[in-house]
Amino acid sequence: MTVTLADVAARAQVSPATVSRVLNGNYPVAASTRERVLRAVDELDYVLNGPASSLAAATSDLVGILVNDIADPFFGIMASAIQSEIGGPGGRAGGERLAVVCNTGGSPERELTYLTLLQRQRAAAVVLTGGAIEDAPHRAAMDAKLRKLTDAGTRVVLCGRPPAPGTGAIALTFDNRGGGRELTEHLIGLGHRRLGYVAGPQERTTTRHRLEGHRAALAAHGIEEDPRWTVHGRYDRRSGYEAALELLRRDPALTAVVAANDSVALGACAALRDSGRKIPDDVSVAGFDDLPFSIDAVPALTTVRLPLAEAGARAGRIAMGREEPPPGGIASARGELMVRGSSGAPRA
Amino acid sequence: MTVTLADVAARAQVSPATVSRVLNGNYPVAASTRERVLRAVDELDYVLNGPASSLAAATSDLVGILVNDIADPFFGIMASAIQSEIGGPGGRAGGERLAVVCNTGGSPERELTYLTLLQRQRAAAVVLTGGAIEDAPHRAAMDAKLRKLTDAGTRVVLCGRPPAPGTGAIALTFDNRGGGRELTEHLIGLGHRRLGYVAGPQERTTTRHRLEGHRAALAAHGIEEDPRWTVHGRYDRRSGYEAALELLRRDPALTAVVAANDSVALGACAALRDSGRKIPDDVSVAGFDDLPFSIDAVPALTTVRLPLAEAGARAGRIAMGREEPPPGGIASARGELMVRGSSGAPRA
DNA sequence: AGAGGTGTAGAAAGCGCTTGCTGTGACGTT
DNA sequence: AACGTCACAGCAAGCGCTTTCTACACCTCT
Repeated sequence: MTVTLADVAARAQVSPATVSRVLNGNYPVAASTRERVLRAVDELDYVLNGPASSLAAATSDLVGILVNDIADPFFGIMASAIQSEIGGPGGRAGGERLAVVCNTGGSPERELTYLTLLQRQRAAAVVLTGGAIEDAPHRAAMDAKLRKLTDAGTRVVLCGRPPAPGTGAIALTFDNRGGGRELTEHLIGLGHRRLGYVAGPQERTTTRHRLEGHRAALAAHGIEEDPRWTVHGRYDRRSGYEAALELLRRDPALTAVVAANDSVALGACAALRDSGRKIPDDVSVAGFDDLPFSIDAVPALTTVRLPLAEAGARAGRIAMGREEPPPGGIASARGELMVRGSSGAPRA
Repeated sequence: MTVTLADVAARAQVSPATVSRVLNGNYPVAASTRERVLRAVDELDYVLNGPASSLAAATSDLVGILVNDIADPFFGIMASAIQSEIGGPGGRAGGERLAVVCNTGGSPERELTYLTLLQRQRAAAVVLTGGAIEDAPHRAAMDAKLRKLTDAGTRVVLCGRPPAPGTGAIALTFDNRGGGRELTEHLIGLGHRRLGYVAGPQERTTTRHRLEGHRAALAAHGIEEDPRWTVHGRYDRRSGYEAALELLRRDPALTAVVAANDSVALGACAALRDSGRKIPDDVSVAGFDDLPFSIDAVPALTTVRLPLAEAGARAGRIAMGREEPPPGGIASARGELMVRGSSGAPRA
């Protein structure tokens, strides 16, 4: 039925061991023999049995990439960068590794289950991207799992995610707090004093950090925050639209709306426009991430650019052991404030 | 070192066979025994060895999803929909399958290599998304590979990709030609007679089909096409920007620009704005796909909506054998013209 | 010419799991 | 009382590969 190593060996008149060695190329094989084997492989159209190979060698070439939402370019960009460094077929890395991205959809259970599945497959490395979930039991479960993975020799890298001390995972985080603060300070600097904030889902680290930065900026400038000025929602456009409307309902005098990310900001812009406000004349808007489409909004979105691709690439290299992990296993990347047309001085 | 089935068996005072059966749950095991085994599994923190299991059972729970560009929401949305039906952990499907997305980056070699890798892993199913590459040798190689996969019992589904006759693959295609034609007819209906076209990469089926639709519309209305009106580029914003500029250079009198997809269209809009043209007063612009951000452009983009999520979900179900393939193994989904602010009558 | 390399190939022992087949008591049947 | 019948558990044979150890030429020195 299916062609096995033994078949190839028979055809090439050598032992299975030799065929295996030719295929793995880590043992001297005479050129003539190699050629004969290769020909047999070709003629029989042999395809290595992955599971058998992984079992015998006790290793696998799988590398897992966990993302919260694969339809969101935020993750897509990171995943793409990671994968290009992992090698994948044709990547710059030599060995052919199967880089696979797993979509958790932001669900804690799925996150855990995917990790188990990768553990089952004896994955060579795992990269977790984006914000973590703040629930304590879940976090403990995750940490335990990560610990087990690293103990088993799987390299674990957190990309754009806070460190997980004691798990052995390398963390490349983004300074969401700093970025959030800088962004809001920019708005305050323009003269805004009544700023609404459309936050992401409650239980995410990213959400919390960005919000903390925002509040730190307010506090630093002696602006007392009104609880009505914060609305939580999802990280999507729709949610931004609704939240902005809600914000306006609560306080029609807001002069600026800061959003949890760019998609949310665009939704907020739409809501503002639909309610007859001009951006930035009536209300300024700011996003976060600087995804490619943000510059095409009209006016273009003021936002914080995160080095998504750079961090992803680095995470990929570290996962492959081709780059030294940062000292202490933790590195933090700063965001860069991108001031564009969506923010301006409030109306006098 | 690592805990094996045998360890669990020893601890639970049963044979390895019994443990395996408890874990796979497809053979009668007394409740008391089962419980004992489960407890042992828990206590020892046992994790099944995936490769060993796949080898022995000669099956695997891997499902591959190939995408051209994971950073592009076009693929992200489809992948997300596919994956949610595949199950992945916690998905609606019962069995836990590892749905993995592989990013080919549009490279023919990578595409092939990923397929080989999936073949090695004895993947349960493979879903290929998006346009195919038109190069004849590559196509032959792909078809041969797909044939081998289906022969080996792997279910192969093409999602948003033209059929591959004789390979045994199920195809869920998009009517790019029809959509392209409808879009251009809309523009012609508004009175446009000089229409530029920013096409995608030459060798893609998607590119060709959309362009054919465009040309069919022109021909149907007796508009003779000027070769200067078509520029090829990549499927990204940047490319759209440059191409639009080039188009304008070649013929400053164009009154409409049709783009290969929404990202390209947004780039074109930016170019038009930067060159001092108003949309749609001076030039109308149209995109394709209706990705979420298209509605946020100002003016909102006229485009063709493709049922990305629906097709993905269906592809996922078919891949899992939970839905009957369409008759003949081929189904085509139509796009829906979305008329928005970016298209209007040309200036008198 | 014999000792010691060196380069290459094979034999065989697993890797950890699944599963067909074979017990083996407990129970129901005639 | 003797005999199927069940429900459940174990034995053991692989699944297809990797890798250690061994074997054998064939050289190269001395």
